[in-house]
Amino acid sequence: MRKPTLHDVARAAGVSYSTADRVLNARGGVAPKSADRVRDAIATLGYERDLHAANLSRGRNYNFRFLLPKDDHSFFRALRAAVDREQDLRRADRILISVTEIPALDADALARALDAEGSACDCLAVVATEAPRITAAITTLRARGIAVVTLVSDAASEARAAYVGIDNVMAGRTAGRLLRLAHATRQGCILPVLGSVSARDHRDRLDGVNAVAAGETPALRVLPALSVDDRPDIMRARVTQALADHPDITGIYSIGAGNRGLIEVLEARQTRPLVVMHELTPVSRAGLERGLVDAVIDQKPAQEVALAIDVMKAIADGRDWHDPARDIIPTVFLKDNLPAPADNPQISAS
Amino acid sequence: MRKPTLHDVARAAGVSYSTADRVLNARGGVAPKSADRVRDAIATLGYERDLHAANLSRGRNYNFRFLLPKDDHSFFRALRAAVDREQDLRRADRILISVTEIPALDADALARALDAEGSACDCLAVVATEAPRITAAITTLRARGIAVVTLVSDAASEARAAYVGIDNVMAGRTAGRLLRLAHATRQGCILPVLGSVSARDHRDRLDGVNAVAAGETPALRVLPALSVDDRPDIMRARVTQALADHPDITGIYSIGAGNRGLIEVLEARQTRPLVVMHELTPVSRAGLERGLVDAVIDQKPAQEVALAIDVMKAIADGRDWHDPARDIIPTVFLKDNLPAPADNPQISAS
DNA sequence: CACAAAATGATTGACGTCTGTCAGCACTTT
DNA sequence: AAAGTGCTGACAGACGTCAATCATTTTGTG
Repeated sequence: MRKPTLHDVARAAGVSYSTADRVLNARGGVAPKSADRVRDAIATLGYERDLHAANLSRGRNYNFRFLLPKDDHSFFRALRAAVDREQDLRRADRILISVTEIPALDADALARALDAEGSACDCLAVVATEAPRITAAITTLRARGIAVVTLVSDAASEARAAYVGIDNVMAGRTAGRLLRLAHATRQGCILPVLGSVSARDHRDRLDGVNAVAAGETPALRVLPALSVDDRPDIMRARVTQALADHPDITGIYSIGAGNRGLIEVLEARQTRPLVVMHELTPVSRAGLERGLVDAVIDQKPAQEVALAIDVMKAIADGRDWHDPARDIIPTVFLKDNLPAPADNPQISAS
Repeated sequence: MRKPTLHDVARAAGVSYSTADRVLNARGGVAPKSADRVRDAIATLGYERDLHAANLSRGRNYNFRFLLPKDDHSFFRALRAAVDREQDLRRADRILISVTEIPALDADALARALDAEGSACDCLAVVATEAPRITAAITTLRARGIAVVTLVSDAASEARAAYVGIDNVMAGRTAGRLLRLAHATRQGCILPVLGSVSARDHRDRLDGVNAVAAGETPALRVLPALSVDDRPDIMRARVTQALADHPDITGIYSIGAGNRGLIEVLEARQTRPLVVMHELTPVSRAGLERGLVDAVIDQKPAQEVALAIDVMKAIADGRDWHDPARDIIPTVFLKDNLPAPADNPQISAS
């Protein structure tokens, strides 16, 4: 009835505990036929090593490091907060999480940080980009036995062990679908607003919205994308200008940050186009609540961080893990399905 | 640097390990001033007992039981599958999960099952209803030291320890918001379809959709709800009839099950109203993919089960846990943000 | 058959905690 | 002074595994 122990395995295999241990931990010096008998016994008994006991014995800790962009955007603040929270929650599981901040949008700095990784950590989580330097640095780390998980933004997929983040084409398509839904019986004209032209994520989202909005019939007209550098002031100026130039705009898809500027434009108007933006932040949340924004597409950074840690632990334990992609889906927030505000504390046990 | 052990605490407090242990585990027989010194030492050192070592030593297992409705609906099958999956995943953490199937929609049977609970399990998860018998049974269990977590459907909130499930009014409001979004510039007429009139969940969803669709201006007209007993055949007949009676129907909100019948009606028509339904099942998924359904509101049963187990473990450990409500939000699935199909296997470690 | 090499068994002391027993001490109470 | 009470410390044996040592047996080779 009880879970079998390695002693049980040894007994079943007709060898000593030492031998079973040598096989289990691949210490070598075991005759092939003994090794087979041990492996058979493991299989027939359904033995699984007790990881907690093993870690206790080894005095093992899991050292995971997050390399996060040092940036003042709400999204990265939320990401950082999520990591900090997990830091506390996972300590009891011997998981020690450290955070290194990297200048945002600086592939060189990130590559340098990756190269500088000592052997102090078992697994890295990185907000990556597809720059070749970064791919190279990740490959080097893999060769040294340190797995790298990409978070939010992917690197070349050959190098990293897993990607925990949304599919940005999917996110863009979702925005397009919402805009299309809202144009059920009418023509429309969509203004996409990029944060930065160079970011892969933003281009993917733009491709996605184009595929759905313009690629299906009846077509919505999609204007050339504005680019606002993720800055509210530029957002305000450019969007104001665009709305003046194109009075027929019926929808705005804000792909990046700087939405505070967009909200300011919207609240100054009597009528407004449909508005879809990204990331549930205090600003976008208020926009939804006040009826200035129709939908927010969010990637649930807290859940991403939690899942990333789960994957990192599985990697460190040499276990299989299941593809994170299925659980990380662009989430649609409307005015009516907003989660409770984040500030509420713990509920104590009864 | 190392995490302090109880030995460290004892040394810091100037008492023996035994005394520190007596304080930590409240065994009594310790002078108040010694106890205080131990507690001080725990606080200043930031000692946290190593739960894994403790459980190893005690030979402790967590016995959790799920009381699930025995029903052939896709949703409950998905719920059951999620529990089965967690059963494997959590075994390594000494969490043993058992499932008892209860005849669906039978409050008496559920109450009897609750009353019959021995002391073999540490915590129960139940798909409950608000029937007084059930509340009473849960209260009795609580008195016996067995906490009950409600799943998917709540009981009276005084009795249970936590509820892991969506807010169904929120779900209905979300459906209403989607329908409203799709009626941006036009009048409309919404047909709500109930699974059963008596289910609290369904009434809540109806209230929600009414509040948003009819309660805001400009109003959508909401027809009296059909009721189809969660059965595809009845769904098909009643919806066909309703569409004939009301040619001006522009939206259908299917609140319960039986959506296979609805899909059949839809695919027989050239033009169709907007359609919002609940729960991502093979049927609703196919409906989205084929463009017959506009949106599916899902409660992510797998995530609910995982979260329920997390809460049960926290309860069993006497830890605090954070309110599950924030993480369990009605999720909007459109054609473009569907997760990968469920059948894919594990991805192996590299 | 001798002998080295290889394989195996036996044992030990961790890891951090739990649980139990036993003895000793300083006090009171008789 | 004897007996009792309350508190404390010391110790030991688990739990399942790791990691190391040392002794012993079994092999294979010439």
